[in-house]
Amino acid sequence: MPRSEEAEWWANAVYEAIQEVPPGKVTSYGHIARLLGEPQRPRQVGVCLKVLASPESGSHFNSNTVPWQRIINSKGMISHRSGPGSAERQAEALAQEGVEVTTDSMGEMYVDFSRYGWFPSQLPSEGTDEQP
DNA sequence: TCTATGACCACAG
DNA sequence: CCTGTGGCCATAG
Repeated sequence: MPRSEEAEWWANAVYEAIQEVPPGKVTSYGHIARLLGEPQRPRQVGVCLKVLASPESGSHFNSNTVPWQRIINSKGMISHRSGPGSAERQAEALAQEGVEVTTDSMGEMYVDFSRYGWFPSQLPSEGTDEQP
């Protein structure tokens, strides 16, 4: 069984799981991995989002049909990545659907899990991460 | 093939 | 409350 088929199965599962996150709520990479029965692979969830197709690509799963902005890290923080400003775009997308994003003195952006977290049938094991 | 890297996470000190 | 460590595994070069 080729690795590429495995990878495709995984990516599809990730995108479908993310589509279950309701508007105005957020969850973590690790929680998506746990929902799929692969608690050891939160990193691969991030990879799937990184390679998420653009809307023009015509793919069934793209950045319009998958609410990528609702996935943040286990500390409630919007993770930064290579592209400058990408974290800011995520914060803006969240604010647009009513999620309050706070910025600390270091410029890191946080979401309050106790108000906006979505963790069905389990807690994020940290549960209450608040901003100072 | 092998190495390096990374939208992560839990656990030790 | 820090920083470090080990684990994970698809991608890129």
